[in-house]
Amino acid sequence: MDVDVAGASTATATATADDARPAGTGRRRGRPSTPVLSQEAITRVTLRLITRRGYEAFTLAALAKELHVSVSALYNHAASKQQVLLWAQDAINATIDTGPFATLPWDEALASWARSYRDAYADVTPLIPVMAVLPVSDAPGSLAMYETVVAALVEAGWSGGEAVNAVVAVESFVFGSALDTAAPAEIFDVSEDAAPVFAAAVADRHRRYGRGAATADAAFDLGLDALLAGLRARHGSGA
Amino acid sequence: MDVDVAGASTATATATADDARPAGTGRRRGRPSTPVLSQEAITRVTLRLITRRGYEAFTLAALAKELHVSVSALYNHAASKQQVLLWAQDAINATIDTGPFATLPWDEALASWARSYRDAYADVTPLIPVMAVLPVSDAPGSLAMYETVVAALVEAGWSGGEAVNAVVAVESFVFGSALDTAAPAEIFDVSEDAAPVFAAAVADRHRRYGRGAATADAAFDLGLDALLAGLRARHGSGA
DNA sequence: ACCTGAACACCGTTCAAGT
DNA sequence: ACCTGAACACCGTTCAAGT
Repeated sequence: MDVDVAGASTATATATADDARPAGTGRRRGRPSTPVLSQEAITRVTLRLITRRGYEAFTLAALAKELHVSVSALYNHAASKQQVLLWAQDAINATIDTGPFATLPWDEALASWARSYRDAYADVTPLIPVMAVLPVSDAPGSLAMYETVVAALVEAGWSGGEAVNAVVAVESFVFGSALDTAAPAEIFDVSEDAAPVFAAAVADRHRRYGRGAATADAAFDLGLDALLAGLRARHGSGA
Repeated sequence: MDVDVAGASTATATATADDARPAGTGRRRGRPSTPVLSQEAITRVTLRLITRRGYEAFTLAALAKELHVSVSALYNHAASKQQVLLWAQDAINATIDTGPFATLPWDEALASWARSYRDAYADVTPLIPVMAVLPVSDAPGSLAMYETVVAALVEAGWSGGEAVNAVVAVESFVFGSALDTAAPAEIFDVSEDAAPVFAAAVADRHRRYGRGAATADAAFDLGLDALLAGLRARHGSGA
């Protein structure tokens, strides 16, 4: 599936080009000759809305408006708002790159996968608690991803059980790090009086690593390197 | 502050013992001679409700009912539902144990802190996305925690900037792992046809580590050990 | 089968009125 | 100052009616 969250590759001059009902087509009563909605159209617009305006602003009313359709029309395709979010999850998971597992040593592939994973979720952080708890059997795209990743670890000599644990551990770090990218830049702006050592450390951090997204990246890099160094110490380098 | 999420230490025969308005006291009109509500009472009941019934069931109507008060009475104390949740966060953070930083080497203390942190949040996973993004300056309890942790790392020779990055990295892993504890036990129940290697690995995982919470613990242990091994490799053992 | 618009129960928030 | 109850705008979901 082509996810195209930002609509970049299909971007046109008019916003309505991506919408379900062609611009200028007035609403009619009764069943249309050709369906206006589809899972694909709903999912595409869902990702666009969440990415651009955030999760709080994502209501079925907003979704229906963007699709030029009534709210109740959505229920002919999706059973609930939750289902719409699950479709969004599967589409996002489909964008995570597992290609490196075919060519790189397991540790480098795992690091590459973790970065791709975090990037995919950083735009849709409010979905993380929904997705972290979702049974993967309901999400075909996710299932294929796990198969690829675990197979590479098992091939490299990991036991199945420990391979799954390693994947869960990396995933936990990825989810938490994606949440961190959503934190405001001033999250650690504290007065020197209240916490002098911490305030000085935060100032030093900004000197070394910059501000905003750059600091979140630095923490992610440090954590990922440490995590993989620890996993390598257990199972040897993948090279 | 005594948080007492489950109400265990003050548990009595009647549920109303913890509530704001004494049992049997009927509602009167106008201002009461002594205030019925307080930030403390609201926070205590909030934590109890979220822990017992989950975040979805936590509405101001449910909170007010448990406090034997009208919904609008809450607005004399809290500016919004969001503020009630922030109070809950600070109370939770106050239960995280930073004591080990005073006596143990930095790596062991960090591991102990991470475990305490994860346990504190595992019961209130739906708050994690709220809290991961919350400026710490608004939460005095959290601020004291960061001061203690960062001071211990700096004392051990870390630069301030890298100490903060390490804390953020561990925190990210903790948040993600706390989310994982909320996942249903069958989250990885997949058919052998769809993903044979993965299905076998999941079965092996259950043989080795058990089911449900035990598997989440095993993944957390593996990840935390690896993360700390990696951090130690950078900065030497704390012993 | 697939759309519309009205209806429903519920949500967070505001506010005048009471003491 | 701190409570109550009515009112408001909004939310997700259901359903009869239309083609």
